Amino acid sequence: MNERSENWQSRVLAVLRRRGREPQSAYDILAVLRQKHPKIAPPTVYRALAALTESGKVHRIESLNAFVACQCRGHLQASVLSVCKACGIVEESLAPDLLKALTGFARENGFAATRHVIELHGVCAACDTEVVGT
Amino acid sequence: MNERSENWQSRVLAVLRRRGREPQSAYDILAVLRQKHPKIAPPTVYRALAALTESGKVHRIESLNAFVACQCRGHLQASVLSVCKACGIVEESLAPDLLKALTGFARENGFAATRHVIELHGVCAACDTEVVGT
DNA sequence: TTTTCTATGTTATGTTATAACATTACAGAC
DNA sequence: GTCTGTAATGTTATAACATAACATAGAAAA
Repeated sequence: MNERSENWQSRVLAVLRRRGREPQSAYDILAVLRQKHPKIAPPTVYRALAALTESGKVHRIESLNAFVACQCRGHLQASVLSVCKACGIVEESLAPDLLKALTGFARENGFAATRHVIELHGVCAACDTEVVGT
Repeated sequence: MNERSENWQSRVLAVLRRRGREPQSAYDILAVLRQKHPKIAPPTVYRALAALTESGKVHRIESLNAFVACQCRGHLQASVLSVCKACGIVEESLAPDLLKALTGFARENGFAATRHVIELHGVCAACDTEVVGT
């Protein structure tokens, strides 16, 4: 018996959505899925993640080797991912102007960009006020 | 006997400089160093890389899990790293205005950025003309 | 001299990711 | 119906990347 009829993409997406903005590694997801599907192997998860990333429903955070569900249910435009080093949460924001500026900047050097990785590490609003309030 | 008097940072840096703008993984570097120092282990390389990255002499490319020597011999400002998917070469460019804009943008959402990861994937000038010329 | 500090050595293992090939389910041709 | 092509998934194994934890050695401070 195999789980052919199951849709791994939607299962993986569901796991990520449940976790909200807290990034999950592929193996975190694997562990969750194994509760119900003990035999699932890494490639299955990676394949689902690749497809979801491709379609913009999930973002990969390169500097964490982890994944978050897109907060706005999927878009193909690159977003700015802000990682709070206090709480670990990832904030996703669209900045089309910045993106354009960045692409244009590269273009000046003759570089034709097709994929943008923009990740910030710092402290989010919530954690910042917490510290200030202390 | 150990290599106490040797400076691993400078050895690692030398390897990266020899490779120019072609990114090297930590294990690539390890392999090179092992030609002369067969007993060197991964932590040694990673420690050197951490220090070099810290001081801006080397940049880590998060989306490749690889490293390049800084083309301008070290700076602490974040740079834009453009990765050519045809030839693999990484172009490094400083864009203080963009950096400021990005930081300001995040600031509007209450996010205080302390580290910037900006990586572009695409085709460099050289490879682009090659294709066009073909 | 003894202590203390830091870089490095060493071992082992943890974590992330993919290659390579087998199998299955389904669609369409015949 | 069964054959055949295909794309998704299963399965095994391993590659590739990274660090924890503790040992040791040498330099500098006390």
